[in-house]
Amino acid sequence: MNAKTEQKERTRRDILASASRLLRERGIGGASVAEVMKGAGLTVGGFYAHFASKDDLIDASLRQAMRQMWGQLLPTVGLARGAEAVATVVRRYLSRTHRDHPAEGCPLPAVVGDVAQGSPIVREALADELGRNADTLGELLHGDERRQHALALVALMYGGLGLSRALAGTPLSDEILEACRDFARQAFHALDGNTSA
Amino acid sequence: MNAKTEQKERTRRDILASASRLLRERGIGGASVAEVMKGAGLTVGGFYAHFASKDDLIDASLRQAMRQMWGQLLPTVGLARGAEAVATVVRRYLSRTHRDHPAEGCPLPAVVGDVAQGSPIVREALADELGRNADTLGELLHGDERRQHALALVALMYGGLGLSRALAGTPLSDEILEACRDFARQAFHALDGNTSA
DNA sequence: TGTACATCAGTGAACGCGCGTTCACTGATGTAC
DNA sequence: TGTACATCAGTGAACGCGCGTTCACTGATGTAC
Repeated sequence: MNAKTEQKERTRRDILASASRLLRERGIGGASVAEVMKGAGLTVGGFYAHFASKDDLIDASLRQAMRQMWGQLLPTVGLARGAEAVATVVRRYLSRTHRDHPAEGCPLPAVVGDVAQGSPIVREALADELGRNADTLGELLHGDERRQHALALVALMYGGLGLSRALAGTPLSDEILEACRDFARQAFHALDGNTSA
Repeated sequence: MNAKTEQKERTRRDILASASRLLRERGIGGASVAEVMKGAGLTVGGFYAHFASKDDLIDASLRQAMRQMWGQLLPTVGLARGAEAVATVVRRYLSRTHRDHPAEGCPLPAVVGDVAQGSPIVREALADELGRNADTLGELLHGDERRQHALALVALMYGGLGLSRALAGTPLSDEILEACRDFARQAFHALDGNTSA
């Protein structure tokens, strides 16, 4: 049973990787089961040997994409804390590169709108991952309200990236990215002065 | 031709009103032509006597919903400016009431994700309305960077409301609303001190 | 004012399409003796 | 080691469904004389 099981696990990983890309590129609706399987070099029918339903796939691939993204992003601040850490995070998250390459980036812009309508399973997946990331991000900040500030920063970054993607091709797209970056820097700079050493 | 034309205009308004509600409640994908017509007390087939395509309908109803929402919201600040104006706007936009009643609120959370994938016509409609609103909101702020700060504030508000809707039912939903409200107040309070009289 | 014809908003069935899911099948891998 | 059988990942066609759009139709309103 060994080679067979290993092969199956490898295939599951391929399907998840394909779903993770498509999910971020086209959202929950746009990542159809047939397209996801095609991206993994397989055909539709085999899907249900690996996942119970599309919801199950979205649950798993959203969790994976969130961990991948934030797990890569947050360590880039190094030893910096407070406004300095925010400046680093924001420079990467609210970049033209991130806007133009959704498939390797944050799943939030592609997914949040659909989740508001969608299944409780996916909603809970999002809540789990978002809560975890807010805590980790909060640890990089100063003051008593670190977690609240982290949540607001996530909202600002997600909002800015989402809008700049929706407006891609118009002058507003770049303008919003820059405005959000500057605002985050200025705000956290000012907040650092008030709340910590 | 008089009574006939008037009746047609009235019907068009009914369709737009129905679309405007459904668009904000369920997004572009969720506002199907059949459902929109049903909401106006009509049947599917009659739709194309009023609009050239679904894109045409979304274009018109998104513009209407944006103007309605922001045209109502911004005047509520009265004569207040700067941080005080921001506090008022934010109290209304990032409220539980607004989160729980999407049909009468801001179309951004329901629409932005779809627009990133969707047609250029709708993209341009969004850019137009968003640009206009950023200017109007900017007039309520202080300092040289009013327009940039207005854009960032829109991103923060849209992002916060969108996330809190996607997380509705979980504790994070209320937490995010409050965190974004407080952050906006604190940030603009600090910014006012730096940039204006 | 009355009658015959034209217009066109709105109906309801049908179209082709892509979706998530099901299912009979196949063939390579694993087990039993 | 060799042979017969069991398992099950993956195939590809089919399902029912909702979508945007089309179309033949109907009946009330508007125009011409």
